[in-house]
Amino acid sequence: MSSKEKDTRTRILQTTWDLLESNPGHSLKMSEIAKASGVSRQALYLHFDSRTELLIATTHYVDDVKGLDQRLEKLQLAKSGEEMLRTCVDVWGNYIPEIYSVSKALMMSKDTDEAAAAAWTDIMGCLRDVCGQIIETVDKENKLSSNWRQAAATDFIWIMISIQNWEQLTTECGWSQQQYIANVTEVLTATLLTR
Amino acid sequence: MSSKEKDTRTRILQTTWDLLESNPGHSLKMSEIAKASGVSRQALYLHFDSRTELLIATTHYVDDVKGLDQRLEKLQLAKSGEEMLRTCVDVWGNYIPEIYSVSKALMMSKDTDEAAAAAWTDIMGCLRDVCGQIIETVDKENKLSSNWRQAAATDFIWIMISIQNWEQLTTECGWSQQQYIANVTEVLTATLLTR
DNA sequence: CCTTTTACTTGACAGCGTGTCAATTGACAC
DNA sequence: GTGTCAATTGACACGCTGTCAAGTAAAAGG
Repeated sequence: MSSKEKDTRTRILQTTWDLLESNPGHSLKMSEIAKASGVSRQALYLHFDSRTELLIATTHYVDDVKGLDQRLEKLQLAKSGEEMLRTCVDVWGNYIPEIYSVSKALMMSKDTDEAAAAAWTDIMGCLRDVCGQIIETVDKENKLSSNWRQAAATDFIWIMISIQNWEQLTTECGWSQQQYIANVTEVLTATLLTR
Repeated sequence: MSSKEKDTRTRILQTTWDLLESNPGHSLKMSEIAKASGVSRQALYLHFDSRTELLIATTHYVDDVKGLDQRLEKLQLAKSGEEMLRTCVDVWGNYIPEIYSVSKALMMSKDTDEAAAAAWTDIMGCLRDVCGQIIETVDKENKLSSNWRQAAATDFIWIMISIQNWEQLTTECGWSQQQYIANVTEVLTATLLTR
């Protein structure tokens, strides 16, 4: 069976995750991952084509374990566009710190690695779709501020809840998680919704 | 005299700038800069300690040539906090595309290079001071929305006009420069100012 | 005019990280 | 017992940064 193979692969993914978590923003080397996984450096290439592939796989592994899709289902229960928006900021905004270290690794690679860039665009595209859905709902209720078109409003939410902005606001500006959620929610509702 | 020295140094800076401009986001190698400058790769190290130092020097060179300080003086002429805010978005927002390629190079280095990170923090710190000054003026006029404290409002302007957000909005969301300026101004005034 | 200094060149090399290759081992399956 | 498969070991190429030593050519200065 390939259960042994699966085991090793999963162990590598989990180890990679652990290492990223324990040292976020550090550019993790293949040799470190190998050592911590109890496997030779070369063996990593038996499971993953490249460092980038491993990072992408780790990202998906984390999303799987954390159950992002499941969390986002909450949005469908919302009874209004505004509630959807608030829920989105809450769910996603509180999800970010849980995945930050792994996402950061991918972010750091995307500037120099095309595959990483593609994966990143793909993941962020999903989030953008969620934003679009919210704005559509808001617009259907005629609650979208007259200053905004759907597309631009979607972009604006997307930007506001981007991981980069979360990073800057929490680490460089020192915002607490509560402040972050509260302020971002405030900005988005005050700007996009009619009152 | 060291006029020859200055010449070469400046030529390298100008060449680096040109190369970054002609291929933004590309991780420029020392060998490419040397070749384009008509100088040996090793000679670069006679003028700059490291690749990062060269990038930092190029950034300052560009700021000097473009005269950012001069442009920001316009803010002092503003007759109200709101006007200051609008002028700031206009001046800085239209400055970004002119320096983007060089800034991008530094941004790309700051994740792995401590010196680059420090330089970046320093530069962005100056911008943050400008934001703080604006908010202070707004607050003095009692025009700061009751939802916001000075510090958080400063952070919010700072984030909104960050180069990363400009990059994402214009390249990934396809906003034109006009749209960018208009929307960012709208967001900031609608959110932070009392009406 | 000769000497010294200065800017720069050439070529070689170390270090580090990624990715590749060939030969080998050890276990489990049939 | 033979074949298959995961993994190991050791070696190596490549690309990029940064360093070192020796040499050159031209300007500066007595």
